[in-house]
Amino acid sequence: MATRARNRRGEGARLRDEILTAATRLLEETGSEEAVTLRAVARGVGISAPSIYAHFPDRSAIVEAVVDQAFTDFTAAIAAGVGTASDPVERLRGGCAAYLDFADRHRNRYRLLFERRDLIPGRQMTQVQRDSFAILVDALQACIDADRSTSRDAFGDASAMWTALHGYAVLHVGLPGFPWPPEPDMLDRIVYGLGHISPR
Amino acid sequence: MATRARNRRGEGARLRDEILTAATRLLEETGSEEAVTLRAVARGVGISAPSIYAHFPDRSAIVEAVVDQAFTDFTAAIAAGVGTASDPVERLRGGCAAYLDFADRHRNRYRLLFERRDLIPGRQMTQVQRDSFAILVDALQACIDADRSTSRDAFGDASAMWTALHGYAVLHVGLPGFPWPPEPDMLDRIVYGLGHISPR
DNA sequence: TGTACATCAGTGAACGCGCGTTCACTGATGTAC
DNA sequence: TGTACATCAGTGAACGCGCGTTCACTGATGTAC
Repeated sequence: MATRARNRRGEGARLRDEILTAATRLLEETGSEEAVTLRAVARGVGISAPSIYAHFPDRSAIVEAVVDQAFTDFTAAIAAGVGTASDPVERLRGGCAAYLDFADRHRNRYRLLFERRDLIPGRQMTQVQRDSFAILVDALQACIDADRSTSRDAFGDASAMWTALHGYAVLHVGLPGFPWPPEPDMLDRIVYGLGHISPR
Repeated sequence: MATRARNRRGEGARLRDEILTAATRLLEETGSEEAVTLRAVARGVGISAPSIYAHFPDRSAIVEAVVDQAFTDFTAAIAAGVGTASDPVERLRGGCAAYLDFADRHRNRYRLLFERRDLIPGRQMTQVQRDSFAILVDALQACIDADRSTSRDAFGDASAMWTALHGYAVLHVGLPGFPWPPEPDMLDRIVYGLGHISPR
């Protein structure tokens, strides 16, 4: 293998980023956590496999780091979607739209967040999962406070919205052949219907 | 390896069933399609790995057969849940309850149905996916016909119900640590809310 | 009823592969004197 | 300024493993005569 230009002294950490980038791309392209092998990542970066051990203790640590990054990105995207509009309904809808948009544009990274098998055996939500959900609850609560929602249970209704968003995100991406209604339709059903938004 | 009692002449097909059973159990227990290796299946049955080739052309054919069986079971469960009650709302609710129940009791088989990676690249719904969805649409249409639902779009609203059911099923199973509302609550939100069921 | 033989359900050894991880190493970069 | 040396980013060969698949085979079961 042609030796790549080596990082200079003190810049070894740069390789860490390159490894993470390659791992993320691998995951985004294959959609398979299993595809993120040490050797595949190393090939992606253009280094030899053992070089990775200077930056990650083992294979699973790479995947873990990718997941962490994905969650940070996801939460940031939703927060950005909520935005700063004065209309609380607009903020709620913006957050939900951003949710669906992230899932659509980073489909495999999104699936990684909520469909990891490791999550299955009774694990608690991660902090960042809680964070992104809290944004949704707060946005709905703001609607209630502004008399724009008749919901009497912000947490419960936000849970319903969340599960609907998740289901739609996953199925919409996974089954493009299904005759889905045109785009904002499902979003509106979820936001207005499950959020109990009252007409102006 | 101790040789197992061999099937008699003409009963070779029995081994096919044993292979499928072992593969299904493997999948249900690990939740990972990748865990269904030829050799693991063979170990599960108690035969040597090459014996499988008499019944399946290759590894992927085993997984394919498991998926087919899972879909048949799933559709049958929903049909049974819809039942034969005279009240159309009861039938709709029964179908949705059966959906969630199947996902809960056969969590990994359920995930296999809708989360297979192979499904992702633009694939159409399978016939059996269509079948199970049609049951839901019909049940909602029956509610509309009986003036029990104000829905003006059985297909669209059934789609919304379906995505919500899926989202809840997956997240409920995957995140048992989340403070989900007590049991029939979410089901009712989905059925009555998204199905636009009118109070009696 | 006895016996030679075809059938067929299954075996065991072997192959090449990609994997995670270990090990001893190399050679450019920077530093102390 | 020159030179010896420490540091450290990264390499290449090797390990043992489980995998899918192939191959030539075995030996009990059933059948033809």
